[in-house]
Amino acid sequence: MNTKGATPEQDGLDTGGLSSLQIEVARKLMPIISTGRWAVGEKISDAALAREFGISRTPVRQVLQFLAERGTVAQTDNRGFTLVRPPAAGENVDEFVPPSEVDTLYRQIMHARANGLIGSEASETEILEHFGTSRGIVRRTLMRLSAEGLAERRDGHGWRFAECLDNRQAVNESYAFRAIIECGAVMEDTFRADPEALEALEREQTALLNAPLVSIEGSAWFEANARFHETVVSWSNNRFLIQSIRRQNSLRRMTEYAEFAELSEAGVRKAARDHLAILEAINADDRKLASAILFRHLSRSPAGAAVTPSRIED
Amino acid sequence: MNTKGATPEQDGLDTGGLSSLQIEVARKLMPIISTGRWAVGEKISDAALAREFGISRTPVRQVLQFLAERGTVAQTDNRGFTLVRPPAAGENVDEFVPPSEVDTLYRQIMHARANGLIGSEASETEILEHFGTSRGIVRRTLMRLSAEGLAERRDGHGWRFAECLDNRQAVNESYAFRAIIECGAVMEDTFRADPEALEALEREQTALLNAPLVSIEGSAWFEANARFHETVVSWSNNRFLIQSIRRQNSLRRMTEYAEFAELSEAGVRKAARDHLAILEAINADDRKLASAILFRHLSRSPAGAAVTPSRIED
DNA sequence: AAATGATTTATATGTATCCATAATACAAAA
DNA sequence: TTTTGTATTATGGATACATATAAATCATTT
Repeated sequence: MNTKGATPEQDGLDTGGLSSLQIEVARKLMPIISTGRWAVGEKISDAALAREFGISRTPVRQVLQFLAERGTVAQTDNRGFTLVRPPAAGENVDEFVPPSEVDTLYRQIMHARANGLIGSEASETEILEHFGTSRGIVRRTLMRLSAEGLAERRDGHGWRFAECLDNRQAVNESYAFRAIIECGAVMEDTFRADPEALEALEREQTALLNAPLVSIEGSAWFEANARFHETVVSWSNNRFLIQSIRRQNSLRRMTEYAEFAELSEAGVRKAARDHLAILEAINADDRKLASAILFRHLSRSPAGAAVTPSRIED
Repeated sequence: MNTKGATPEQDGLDTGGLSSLQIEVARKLMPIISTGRWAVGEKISDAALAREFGISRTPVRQVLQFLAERGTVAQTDNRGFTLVRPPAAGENVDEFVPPSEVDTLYRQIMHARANGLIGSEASETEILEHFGTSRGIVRRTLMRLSAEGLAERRDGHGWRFAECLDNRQAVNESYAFRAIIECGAVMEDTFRADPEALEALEREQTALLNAPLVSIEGSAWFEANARFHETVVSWSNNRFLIQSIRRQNSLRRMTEYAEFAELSEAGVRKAARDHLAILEAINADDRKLASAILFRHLSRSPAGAAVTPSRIED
């Protein structure tokens, strides 16, 4: 029934009979519905979605049929799908459409790595036994990690995981690298800021600046941060710069899985202010200033999502 | 007989019964022998080599036994291996130890891509049939390409290949990226040139400057070029900068497989002169100058291995 | 004691088959 | 003509077993 995942019964997760691609589609689609792209009663075109996701209509239609069963959309004969009831704002996506087994193992491995529960090298069987999953899942998860540069096959047997950003040296190098990439990106001749995206970033950072600290979730903060840097670099229109920043973000996301990333009031506010100043400079097309602020922003110790000094001093 | 490769008979290549790891070891070991690490008659420790390569003694011993059959080394009872006859300088490694099937397919795919024989998207089966190889080989080759960022799985079915550096846009971005990375590397606080490596580079580049053009093989030129840039960046002591340049080099190696990379007399000489000037500046610790020359070196159109204009104008 | 050689263990690949499902083509309706 | 629904094709994931071989262990020699 399931091509890519094991059968739902194996681990107790009810995937609702959705394949992993379908799960992916569902989890991409739900937020789009929540955002209100379609009014209630409006038609949802499967073909358009398929085109948007770069896949065929088949999996899209299957997901829409799944949502039809749950009452979110309705399918009328020869008239396609229409929106019935957008998901409630607080509705938990994970419960509605559980993450795929690969997703789950991916998070588990990152978490274990970041907390030193598994070493820098491991065999497939080791992982398989440690997390109690199937060989195929392990294989595909490792392939994904490897595609993101977080793991690589060793000669002979086993896998080697990327170093975590878990020591001062690596963190310093990461910041130095990002400073070079991002300042370089801003100063590129081909740099063109997208006004809409810029405004969206400004809104997001302003919100972070003003929101009470307790209401800011660590992961939301991290993602906003990552989005800021990735978006700014994306304006350079240089695929290699963008790729580099993505890679850095995924490395940093791994560190994020370690519980010790604590938000500090001062750090968060300072970072948000920096970000807004950078955006302002970009908006005024003062790229030298933008680059200078960026450089200072990245030259100092991890802003906001600071790594606990005790863990980093080694 | 062969774990990782298909049987030798399938493609006519005589792998001599070596597994792919063994092939890899053999191809790494031969140059070391040629370099003269061991004198004739000297003992070659399998354990030491295994440690050096990060694998177990088993595959190393198998390669040494293979070399014993060919008369390069000798195995004496309870006394291990000794060097008998270093391979002749002109001896072709590819003939002695043929590249693994993954290597071969890797090159074939790159070549086909660079020449537009296969499109930017392809299914495994398509590749499998096109090159007449087995599914496993295709799989592992694609995984390798994907680890290097040259291909990625599409959602649904099939693979998407990274754009080759076969259009003006991508080439420009690559050069801009390298300029940022390399200039940034040279200006880093942690930059420390290794005198020995510097001298080796100087020797190599001087040789390229003076050798008659006809005697310079394209791939040798490319590798020397790649080595120069990678070594200089490695002095930054920043793992991420180094990783980026490695990635660029492997991407550029792909373009290299296109037949249209022609050496031009002026280009080769100019590049070698630039390289020497950069090394000189680094040696004098004038990093600003080094960075400036590097920037100019990378700002111009592809030096040396120039892409034919007719192919790039699109 | 250290290195070598042989043996055992365990890891992961090769191969083949099966089949879910993604892609595609086609028919029907709007 | 475009969109929707259905049928067909075929890709590639899952699985299992056999096997090669890398790693680990142990015995032997120097």
